[in-house]
Amino acid sequence: MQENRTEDAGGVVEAASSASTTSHSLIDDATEYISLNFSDANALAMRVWMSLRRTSNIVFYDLQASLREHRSVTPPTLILLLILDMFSPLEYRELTRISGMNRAAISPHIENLSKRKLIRRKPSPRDRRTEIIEMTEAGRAAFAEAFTVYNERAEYWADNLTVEERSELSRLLEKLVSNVPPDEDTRSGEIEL
Amino acid sequence: MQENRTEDAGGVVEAASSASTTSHSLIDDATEYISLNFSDANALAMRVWMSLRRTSNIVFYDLQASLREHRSVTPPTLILLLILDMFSPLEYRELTRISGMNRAAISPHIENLSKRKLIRRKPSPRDRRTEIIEMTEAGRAAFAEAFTVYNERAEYWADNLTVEERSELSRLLEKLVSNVPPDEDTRSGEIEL
DNA sequence: CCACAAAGGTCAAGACCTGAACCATTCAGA
DNA sequence: TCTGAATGGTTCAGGTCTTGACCTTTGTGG
Repeated sequence: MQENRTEDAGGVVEAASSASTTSHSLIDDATEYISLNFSDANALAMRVWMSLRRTSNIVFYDLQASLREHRSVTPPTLILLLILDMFSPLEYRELTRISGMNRAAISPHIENLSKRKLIRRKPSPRDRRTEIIEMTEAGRAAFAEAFTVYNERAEYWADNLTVEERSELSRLLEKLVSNVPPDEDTRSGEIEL
Repeated sequence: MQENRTEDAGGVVEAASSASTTSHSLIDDATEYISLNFSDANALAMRVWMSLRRTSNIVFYDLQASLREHRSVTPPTLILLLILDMFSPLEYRELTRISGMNRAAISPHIENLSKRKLIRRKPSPRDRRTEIIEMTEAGRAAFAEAFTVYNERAEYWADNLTVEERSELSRLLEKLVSNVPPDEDTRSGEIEL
């Protein structure tokens, strides 16, 4: 259940109405604060959510920074390149569906990648409204290089968990959103990086 | 509204389509793709990260939407209000540290909340460079209302897990970033919503 | 064959965050 | 005491995403 680590020195809690506890982290404090002051609220649900947000943001900031040094690929384009690397000749609208990115958000990235010859755009023989996006060799190389850097940082963070814990974490995360219909308008994609 | 793309050159697409019996999700496919095509990569680390991103984004979008209807509080201000509700007379710089928000990002929100009388700003007697931020009664009421709505949606998602699973998920998430020093420049706060 | 609604991609406006520059205040060391 | 470095908050430029609009193309029913 709850681990008890007493080696903390945070201590900004003096103004909190529930001060003078052995403070482990501010998430602990916030969870306790919520359960005490908002009796109708679900404190454990908030704890899950606060942990999720905090972990996601910390790791994402770090991974993003790892890409910044290699200026060739930015985070939003990395996921597009992954999807294209998997499904290379792909219609534009499939790219938006799988990535979950807004089509208005995707548009400039496609334009940019096309200019840099990392992808190729071809008219679709089936529907003149849409386009077919294709990876170039340069695109595959750029993706492989950026992805390697990205993955190294992901591995650095994952090393904090055992292999069993990693699997369990993935399972729980995927179960948490298992009730999302596949094409729900969640502004969120099937794959994200 | 057609779902089949038989004329696509890439046969991989069918494996990702919802009609397939063996395919569970695109995260499964991507994990397998990575382990097959990037032998040096850590596929499980990427799976953890993809699950984390996807879950975080899906839930965040939904929680954000729940606030949109109540126009009084926006997501970025909600976390500031939570922190102030906990520690009410608080120095500006502590607010930035705990929330993890960039001080440049906080500044306009503080200005906005102050204009709407949800918080009060006072000069600090200790250091004329900083200010002391104080919650008003209107601020506490606005936070309580918005937080209730927010928490209801968080509980909706958490209901997909058993109570034991929620605790385990929080534990694993917090362990994943347990090696972050407390005041590291991670651009991420002690508490986040 | 011809409206007309629906869908695909682009554009414009608005919100938010980041990094860097700026100015005032504080603090440490000569 | 004085001077230069560090700190706290603000402002500005740059970048990304979202929503809503627009225009073109497609498909459907009269």
